Amino acid sequence: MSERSAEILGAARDLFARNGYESTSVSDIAGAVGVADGAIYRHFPSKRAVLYEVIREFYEPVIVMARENIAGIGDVRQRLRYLIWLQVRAFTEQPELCRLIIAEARPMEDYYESEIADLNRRYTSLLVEVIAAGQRQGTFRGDVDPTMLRDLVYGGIEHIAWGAVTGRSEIDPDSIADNLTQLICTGLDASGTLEIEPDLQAQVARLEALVDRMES
Amino acid sequence: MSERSAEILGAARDLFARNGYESTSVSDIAGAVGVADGAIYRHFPSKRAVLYEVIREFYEPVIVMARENIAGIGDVRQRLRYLIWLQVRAFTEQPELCRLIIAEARPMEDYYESEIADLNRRYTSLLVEVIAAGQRQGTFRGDVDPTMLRDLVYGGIEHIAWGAVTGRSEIDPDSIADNLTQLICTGLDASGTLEIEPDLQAQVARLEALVDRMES
Amino acid sequence: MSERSAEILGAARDLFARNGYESTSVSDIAGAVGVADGAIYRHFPSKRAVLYEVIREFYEPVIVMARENIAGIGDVRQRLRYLIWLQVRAFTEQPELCRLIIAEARPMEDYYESEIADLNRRYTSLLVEVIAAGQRQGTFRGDVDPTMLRDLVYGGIEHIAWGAVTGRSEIDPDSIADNLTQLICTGLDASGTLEIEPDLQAQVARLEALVDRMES
Amino acid sequence: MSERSAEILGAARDLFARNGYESTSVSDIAGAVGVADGAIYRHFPSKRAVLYEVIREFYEPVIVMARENIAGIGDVRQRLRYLIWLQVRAFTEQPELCRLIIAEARPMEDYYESEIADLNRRYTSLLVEVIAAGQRQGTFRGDVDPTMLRDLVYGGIEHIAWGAVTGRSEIDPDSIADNLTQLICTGLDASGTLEIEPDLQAQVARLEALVDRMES
DNA sequence: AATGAATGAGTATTCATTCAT
DNA sequence: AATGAATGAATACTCATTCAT
Repeated sequence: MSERSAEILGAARDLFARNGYESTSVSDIAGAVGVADGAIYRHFPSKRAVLYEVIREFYEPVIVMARENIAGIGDVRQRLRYLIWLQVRAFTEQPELCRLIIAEARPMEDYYESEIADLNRRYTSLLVEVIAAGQRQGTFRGDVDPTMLRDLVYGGIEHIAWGAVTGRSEIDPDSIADNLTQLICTGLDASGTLEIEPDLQAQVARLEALVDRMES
Repeated sequence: MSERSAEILGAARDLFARNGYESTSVSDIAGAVGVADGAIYRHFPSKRAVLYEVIREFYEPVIVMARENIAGIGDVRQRLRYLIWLQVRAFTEQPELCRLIIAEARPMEDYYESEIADLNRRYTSLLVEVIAAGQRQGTFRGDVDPTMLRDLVYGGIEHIAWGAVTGRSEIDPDSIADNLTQLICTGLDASGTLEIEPDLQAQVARLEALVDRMES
Repeated sequence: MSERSAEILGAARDLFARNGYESTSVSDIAGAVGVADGAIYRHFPSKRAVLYEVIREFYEPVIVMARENIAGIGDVRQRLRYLIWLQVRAFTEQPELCRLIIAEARPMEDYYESEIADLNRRYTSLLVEVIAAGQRQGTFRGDVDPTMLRDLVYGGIEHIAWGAVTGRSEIDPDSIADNLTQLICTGLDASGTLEIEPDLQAQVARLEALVDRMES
Repeated sequence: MSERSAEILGAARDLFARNGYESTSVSDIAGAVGVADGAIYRHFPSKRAVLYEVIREFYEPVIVMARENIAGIGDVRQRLRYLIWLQVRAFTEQPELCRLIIAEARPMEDYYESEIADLNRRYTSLLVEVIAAGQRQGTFRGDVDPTMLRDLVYGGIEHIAWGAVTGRSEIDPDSIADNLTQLICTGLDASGTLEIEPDLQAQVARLEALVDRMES
């Protein structure tokens, strides 16, 4: 990548983040860099390509970092929490870019055929792999579809964090990650183990007391 | 609402669903109804208002119906499942309108100040209420934030069902609703019940041995 | 056709004739009429359509007139001369429009699928019919392909008159029509009838004079 | 001409022929040759100059060849037929280059001041010379303007062959050349020789009767 | 001879909304 | 209620040509 290409991407990222894709003209970008309009097209084939490259530049290091960091975390539940935390933090640290991706890039007609959709698939597949690994080692239930869980987590985070993206609320990635991981792992039910066991345990306890008395 | 207004909304809904909001011109709508362009503005202040009204017409009966049906369901877990099922079914039955709302209406600048966002809040608050009720009666864990769960569920469903909306896959509302409700309620962990049981089983084994001895 | 449409066509015709199609912008036309740019598109779907309509307006009355006038001419050779004269006169009276058609409209990609090409076919087919009629009545040789003759005549006139169109020379329609009709009808050869006959006639005349003297 | 110049012309000819002048960029030509864009301008002052040189390369050998071949044909009518055949064959053998010249080069503003127009004049003047020679030797009528005949022939061939150039029909140069030469030479009239002869024959008959009487 | 980055002018078209009738 | 003609702003992209290296 030439230095000029990097300049263009930097200017475009700032303008797209501040004003949105539609509201940013190619002339705006060229003007911010200090070159003629046509120069943009020596580096990128279209305005759309500039957008996609801006997003790619944002995505790729995250994927690399996530992959590396996951490898350094032994516990699958901690790996899951890390991926959740990473995504929530993206929304708090780069709300404008997240908004750009979700509200402008994703609704585009050719998005699902684009390189960006592919990046997203690669990124979210990290979580699928973590779940599958957890299932293989018996930590996670085997009857859960990992891709459904992936959609649940990333779709859920999107909604949970959206208030922060649109500036209507503030969120704390650590707290969100803790709560969400807990919820995902142990579920909503107060019953289950805890609900049924008390009864069982109570009965068993009563029987044991009886046994003790009789045996004594 | 006048008959003419209803005609306009019907035509607009069909055109928006088929071609999208941006690709549908006011002239298209007027032409489909058989009136002059200007006539639209006798009934609605703007094209945007027509869109919002189309969405309102779609939303409102769903809210009413959901509220009524929930009242008829006693079990909170079944209520939760119903709301999940209802939302998934919306995506399978009206994918175009769902796409319109998510990909076109929601990214609009004034969406969060609109009547539609309010409708959405009323709709999703049904789930918040169900969760809170479950917590009050002890069925659901009290340490889960109901609004976080609402975002998790609706954001998750959106991602899970998006392939169906964009025509890239097919989904079954019942199956999705079962799996998702189960996952939400009991969580991902294989631990819990199974982890505790070994002790219980040992105790039960002791009791059985005693019973055998007494019966002998 | 509305009055406004006629105004637009008039302005477009003048501008196209003076400056050419490419050098005339839609804004130029709108400005000449005194309306906003967008108003043009209420009357014509595209700039190209305006061009074609300008040409159609020029062509159609000529076809009608030619058809009527031919019906009033009994002699097929005179009919042929009339069509030649008409075409040459078009080049002298409307050189700019002829230039527009030949140098700008005809090289366009979609010309041969356009209504204009069809008009041209209808126009030139008048000459084909005249030739065929002349052949049926024995005035014209039957072994000449009427469509080849049509191409010869109209292609020839185009080249003959082109100097006048580009302002490099002046031509007289009557003189051109006479000479060309004569050439087309009797051909280039001095041989054949005209070449041999003078000699024959001279010999015959000498012999007749001798006969007269002897018989007297 | 340097080897590089020849390469550039070769690539340009192919691209112009295949895609047209406007649709071929200087970059396309440079890319086909394998040099940088700017290199083109070391060899030619402008894109237009490249076009004109491509056409010149096409024209000049034809002129030389035509001039030589004509010299080897004794009969002026055969010379005329040869020039007609040569031109028709150009349209069938090199339709793309003919299209380039007629539909792209000729409508250009500076065409008539260009070297190409001059080449064309030199080329078509061969026919003028043939006609004039035929007139001097009494084979062709002296009252025909040779330049008018030149325009008639070349304009006519252009229209006759245009269907083949645009790929809408096929033509045979020999057949066209025969028919067109015949038409040009003997004209359209069925009259001529046959019309005048009846009188002559009557006169001859009288003379023959006299001779008979005198011989008797 | 060659490079190749930079220039910068130029334009057809759409469409929500208004307003005089 | 309805008409429908008019508005007018707003913008991505191409490419022949130049010139510093």
